[in-house]
Amino acid sequence: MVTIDDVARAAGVSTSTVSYALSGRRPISPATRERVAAAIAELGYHPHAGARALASSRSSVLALVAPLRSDINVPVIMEFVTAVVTAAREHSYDVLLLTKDEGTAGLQRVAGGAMVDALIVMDVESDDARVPALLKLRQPSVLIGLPSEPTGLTCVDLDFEATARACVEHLAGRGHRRIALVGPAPGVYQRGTSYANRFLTGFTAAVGALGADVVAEPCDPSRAGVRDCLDRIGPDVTGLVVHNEAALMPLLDLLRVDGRRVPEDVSVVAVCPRDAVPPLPVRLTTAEIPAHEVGTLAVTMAMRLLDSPVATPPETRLLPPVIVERDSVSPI
Amino acid sequence: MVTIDDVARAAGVSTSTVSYALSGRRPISPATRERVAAAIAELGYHPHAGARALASSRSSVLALVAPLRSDINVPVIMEFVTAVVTAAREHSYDVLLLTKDEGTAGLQRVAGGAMVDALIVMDVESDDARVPALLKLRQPSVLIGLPSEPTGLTCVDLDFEATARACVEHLAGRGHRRIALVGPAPGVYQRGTSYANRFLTGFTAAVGALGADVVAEPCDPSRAGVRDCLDRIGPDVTGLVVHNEAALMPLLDLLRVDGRRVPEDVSVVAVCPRDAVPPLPVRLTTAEIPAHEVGTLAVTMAMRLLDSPVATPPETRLLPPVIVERDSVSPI
DNA sequence: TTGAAAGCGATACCAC
DNA sequence: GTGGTATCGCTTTCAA
Repeated sequence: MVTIDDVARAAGVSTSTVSYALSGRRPISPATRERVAAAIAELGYHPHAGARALASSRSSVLALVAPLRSDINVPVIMEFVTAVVTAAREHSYDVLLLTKDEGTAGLQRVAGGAMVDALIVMDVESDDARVPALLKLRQPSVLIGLPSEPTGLTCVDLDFEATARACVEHLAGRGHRRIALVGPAPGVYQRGTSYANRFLTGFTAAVGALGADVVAEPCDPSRAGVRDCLDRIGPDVTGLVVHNEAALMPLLDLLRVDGRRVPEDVSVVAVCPRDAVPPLPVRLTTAEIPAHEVGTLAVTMAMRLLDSPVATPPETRLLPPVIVERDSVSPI
Repeated sequence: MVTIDDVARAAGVSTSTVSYALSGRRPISPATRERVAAAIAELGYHPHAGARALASSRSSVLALVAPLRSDINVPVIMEFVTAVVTAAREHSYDVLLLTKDEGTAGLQRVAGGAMVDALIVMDVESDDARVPALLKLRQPSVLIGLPSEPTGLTCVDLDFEATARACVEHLAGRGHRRIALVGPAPGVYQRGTSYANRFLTGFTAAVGALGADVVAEPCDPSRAGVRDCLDRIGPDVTGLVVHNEAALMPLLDLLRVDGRRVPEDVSVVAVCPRDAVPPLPVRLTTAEIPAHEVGTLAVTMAMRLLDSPVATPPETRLLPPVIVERDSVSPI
């Protein structure tokens, strides 16, 4: 292996000079800088990450905890992951991928072993066992999601409550009064998944403000599950808010089978990321899930926590909803 | 930070004893082992990963290079990633996630810096620029896919050529003679993506063996793209092999619109992983993409390369096709 | 079965 | 603007 000493020798300088030439943490004369750069290129030198981490107590690695096997939206997860990895690389960080399955132990392992400088945690539940564990770590963390007790933690997410409200108001503004929510799979609620509950809260409040009955049903995304969900909702709604991407396809198909046209008989607003709108016959009006923005922002916030010489005050950022009007909503 | 010396002191033994108690690389008396374990638990000791990597020249990290933004099947990628991360953890390895975008430079960075002990590379192209780079690394690598020149590299994948043959034979065995391939998006072929070409090769050979005309069209998975693809294929095929999961939904819908029933008028075999079969009205007969097995196997092979004291001969494993019969194929 | 001590390859402090 | 070197926390050889 080529070491920093090899480079120093080849360039005719000391190891510290090579180190400083690399980090830029002290001035180096152009001539020296150039000789060092040449030696590095010639020898194909790559600093040893472990040695660097040991000496500097910084690993330049971010942990990303993702729900890798679950009933929640796969494309959305991929978009988060992509955004985080890409943004991290722009800050010269690498990403260590952990599964949610590892739970608290995984966080402690990678943080305790100083493998990572900061953690980004997706799919946070309202009352998440990992939250107290994160607060005890030496490394800062950023949550994608919003636990019920976020004190002391930095969080970022779409404002799902406002998003639900925006969906309802979009329909209400076009005359709809009988509006139902087709929610995520039952398991998502049972786990206390933060975003599902926040969406439901916003939906309930918005429909209540309209003085209408609140109809909200979880929905298993199988064809049978969607059939069942539609039956529970009943035949007389005119507006459907669908917070379940996987259910969209069977849902639209079953509406067709039932002879209910979209948007003539039923208007539909779907919650899903721009890039994952299913290629259905009707172009869906959606509330966007800005997964890319959220992921990028999570990295930015993590970098701020790492940069700040003193403790940065924890902050929660909820992105405002964006409704993209397409063809699945019509006035009543 | 709690160090190994703290643990040694607390347990009243030497640091080397703690190290060996941890690694099990030399016999330790039960009494000592216990005192060490107690001290570790009490102090909450986690070995410093960087220090360990520096001293042992092993990082216990695997690099996984995934195509994070692409036109290829997102659920399949997720299934690979999940399988790799899960299998890696079972061998006490962590996973560093790289994007394909980083190309050769990314490989050299993480390998040169000794961040990882081995690399697993997904989405290999037939003539992949990364292949020569991988051969030059000190760390072993496993490809998921099959480059045209795999000499010296360990590869694992579904046998796409045999899979295409199996699809065609499945249809031919039920009397179909006019069989067409709905392939991946044009870009996938243009990139020279290995699996797409191998599938096409197998398809062409199998249809040729039947003495029938070979009809194979790439397919953009938008609704318009699928429409276009169907038009190019023409109206008189009775069997469709669909190697494009995203296109399935619009495809089935357009067939319905055209009044062509599945499977009465057209039989369909789809290539897709078991867990990602779309919830369509017709339960699709599929050729499985065993993403989980392939991912797990990739890790196993990487471990074998790491374990073997001498160079293990490179090996290519192609998993045999499995057709799962459901309701989208009927005899003619 | 255990201990002492020499590295591993960087960083960053202290000098000049 | 540059050099020397103690130090980071662990593994592993050598010795007992």
